[in-house]
Amino acid sequence: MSTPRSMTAGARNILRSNDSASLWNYTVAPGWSINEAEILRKALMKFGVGNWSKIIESNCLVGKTNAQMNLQTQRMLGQQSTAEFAGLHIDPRLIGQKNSLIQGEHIRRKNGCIVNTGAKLSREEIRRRIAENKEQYELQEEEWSAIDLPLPEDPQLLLEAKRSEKVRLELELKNVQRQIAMLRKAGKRFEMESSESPKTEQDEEEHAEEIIEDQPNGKRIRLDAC
DNA sequence: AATGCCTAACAAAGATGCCC
DNA sequence: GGGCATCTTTGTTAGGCATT
Repeated sequence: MSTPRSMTAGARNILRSNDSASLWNYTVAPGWSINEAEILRKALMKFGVGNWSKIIESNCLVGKTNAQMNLQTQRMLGQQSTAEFAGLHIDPRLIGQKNSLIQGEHIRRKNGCIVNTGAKLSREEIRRRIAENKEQYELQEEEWSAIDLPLPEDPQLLLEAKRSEKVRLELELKNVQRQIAMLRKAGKRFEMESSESPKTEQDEEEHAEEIIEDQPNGKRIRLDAC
C-alpha cells in the first residue's frame, strides 16, 4: 500500500461525523483506554515483550488479541519493530520517551512510530540488539515478578457486559437513524409549508412535539436542539 | 455542502523462526 | 518436516480537516 485511499466518490456508505452535528461522536476513540494501555504496560514488564499468550492467559486484558497488543506495544515503544525487545521485561514507556526525542533526516516515522528504513534486520543483528537492550533496560527479576496485574472479577461476566453494551449501542444507532429520517422529512415539510403560508404559533408547537424523541437511556430530547 | 487527502486503528495474510 | 507462535506487511474502514 503506497498511499491511503480516499473514501469512494459519490454516495458514501455511512453517515459521517462531519456530515451532521456529531451524532456519532459519542464513541471514544476506538482501541485502547488509558487504563488498558497501563495494564498492557505492566503486563509487558511482568511477562516480557511478545509473550502475548502469557498475557492472554493471565486474563488481565480480556478481549484483546495479540495483534492488538503488538500494535499498542509499538505505539508505547515509539517504534514499529518490536523484535529487538522480544522476551525482555522492560518498561515500554521508557523506550517510547527515548524514541520520541530521536531526530534526524534518516528517521522516518509512521503514526509517530519510527519505522525501519534500511534492510531487514538479520537474526544476528536482532540477537545483538536484544542483548544490548537487556543490558540497558531490563528490570530486575524481583521487580517484574512482584508486579500485580488487575484481574476482572469474572471474565465471562465482563464478556456478557460487553455484549449487552453492543446491543444497547445498536438500538441507539437505529434510534438515531430514525431521528435523522424524521428530521429530513420534517425539514422538507417545513420548507414546503413556509413557502406556502406564514407559520402560526400553533404550527410551531405541533412541530416541536413531533421532534421530541425517546432515547434508550430514558431521556427525551428535542431534535431541533441538535 | 460535497468531496478529497491524510491519518489512525484494526484485521487478515504472508513470512519467519523455533521446537518437537 | 510439520505445527505453532510471533513478526511484518498489506488492505479496509472511518474520523478530521482542507479544499472546491
